[in-house]
Amino acid sequence: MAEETSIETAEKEKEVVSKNFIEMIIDKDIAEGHCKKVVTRFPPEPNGYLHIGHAKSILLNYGLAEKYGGQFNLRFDDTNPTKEKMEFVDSIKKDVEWVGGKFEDRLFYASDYFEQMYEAAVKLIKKGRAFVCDLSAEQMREYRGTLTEPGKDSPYRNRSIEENLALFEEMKEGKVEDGKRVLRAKIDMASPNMNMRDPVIYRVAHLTHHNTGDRWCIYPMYDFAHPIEDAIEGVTHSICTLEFEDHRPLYDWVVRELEYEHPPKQIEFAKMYLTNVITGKRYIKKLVEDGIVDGWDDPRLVSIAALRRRGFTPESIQMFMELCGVSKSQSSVDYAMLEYCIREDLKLKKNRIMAVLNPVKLIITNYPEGQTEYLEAANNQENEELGVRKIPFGRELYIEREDFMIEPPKKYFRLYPGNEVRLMNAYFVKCEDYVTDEKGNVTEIHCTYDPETKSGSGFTGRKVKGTIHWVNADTAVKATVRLYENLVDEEKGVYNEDGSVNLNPNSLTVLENCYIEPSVKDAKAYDSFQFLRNGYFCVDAKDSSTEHLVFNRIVSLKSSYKPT
RNA sequence: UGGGCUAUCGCCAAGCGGUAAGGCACAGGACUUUGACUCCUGCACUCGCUGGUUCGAAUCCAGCUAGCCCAGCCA
Repeated sequence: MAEETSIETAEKEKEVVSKNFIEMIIDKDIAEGHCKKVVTRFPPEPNGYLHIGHAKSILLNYGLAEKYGGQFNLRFDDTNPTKEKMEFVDSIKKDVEWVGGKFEDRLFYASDYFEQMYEAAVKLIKKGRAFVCDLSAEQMREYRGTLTEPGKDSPYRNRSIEENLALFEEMKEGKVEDGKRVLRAKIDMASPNMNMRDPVIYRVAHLTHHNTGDRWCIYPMYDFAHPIEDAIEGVTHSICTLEFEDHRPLYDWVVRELEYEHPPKQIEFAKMYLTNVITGKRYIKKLVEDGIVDGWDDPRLVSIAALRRRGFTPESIQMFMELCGVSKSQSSVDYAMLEYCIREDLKLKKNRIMAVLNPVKLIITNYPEGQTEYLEAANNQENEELGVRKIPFGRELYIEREDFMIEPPKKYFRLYPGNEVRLMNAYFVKCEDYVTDEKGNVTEIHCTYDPETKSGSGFTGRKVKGTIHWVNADTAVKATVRLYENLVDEEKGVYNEDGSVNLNPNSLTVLENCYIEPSVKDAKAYDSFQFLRNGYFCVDAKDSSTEHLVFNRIVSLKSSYKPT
């Protein structure tokens, strides 16, 4: 007894999930007294739809706040009105919430801090750490130098503080044309880090902002704005992706020069890539425009809206991110791992119902004509809590075409002439005959059933090797089912040499003639089921109606049966 | 060839000087009212390479190699 307990304890200890590198940093910061309460944030620019890569950032930031009893903010990084739209603000809010980033009432806009950013800029000018520069964009590029050669100082670098203040004021007052002048931080034109070569921190843009309207005509640049946003919100750990590593010295510079009492800290992690999927905005835009996909939420895409429409659950995405882990090495996760997560999540949660996707008629010749009986079926054999339902059974049924063969290969144990199988939740049925059309296609299968073999009756007289699903012909619900394959041709890789996408011509198969058991009649958008051997399916939120259901296949089941 | 970062199984990923966790994928087998699920079993004498330090190195040091990022008034 005591031994068992110690073994169990040992196993439990072994199962403790190790901390990722960000948690190690946070632990250290807490231990050293640098932070009392962990505050994180997800800071999207409202310039497009969120995809699964963003989900990682959302769940990472949210998870950290959750784990440390801190707080998680959603903040729109809307400092560039040329690219941003209100439409995206709404979709992003919805997606962040759906995927599990609980920001509650902490929804912020960087644009709400414009006044403070302006004051911060004035402070830098007063400290002699920023100057107004009249160089054109092209000139500035020349002065910046290259990756291997240092840049040279702008001729405007040594303007007096008074002149800079006056000039910056003119920019703010709208007296400066777009592109004519900018405010720059005075750092080091010879720095090997390009970001430190007197970066632009404010530019002029006479544009209407979706949040601040026409109140401002100067807008802060990301590198200047972001640390301020973080500091204002009390963000302790500002988590971003690897490409911002070179920006960290500038982030720290801003925070230091502005003398914040509790400086936020930037930490970078590797973006998540999935194998064989398209995430590039311009590629997706083209696919939408060309009508190859039916919008940004086409179920074959990996935008959050698409995953939702396909039938993925927030829980499955959370599990996926948990499984992927967090690191600094650039990686591309196998799509099979995402599929595993959704199967795993749906397995015990969803009803297993009978649906015939590619029907062929089966007639039970010794079953009374016109009779219908109701058989009991478990909704999910592995989860009793899901209860039972009644399924109508009759003389004429539909079964899956692939579940019958005239000449079966070896090890095929479904239906063929002379063979007996179990109809799931019903009776044993033996194939006596079949009818074909002039082309040799099977049109009808004739069977006899054995009343003694009724499901649940405890019959043990003989066994059958195969069990197949079926749907009663009279009461079946007709539906359309969409089967998805990868949008891109995996063999050839995602992109062609000319930059176009390598599409898989078979990425979508539409089956118009499917028969599904009547228990789906009340199904609503996003309801999902397991169609037994066929996989998991979700009621499409766009194309389904009360008259006609359309199902999207979320994921298929793995099969160890390989026909030879 | 300036700077920054990364390198552990087909794919993720632990490991932080004491003799290579785990998951996905894959392959066998058992079980089965669906060939699913579940359950077993197998799957890195080796950690990008080469040297060095050490009783002992994936872990420390040096050199090399490969990949990613940076020259927007984008984020």
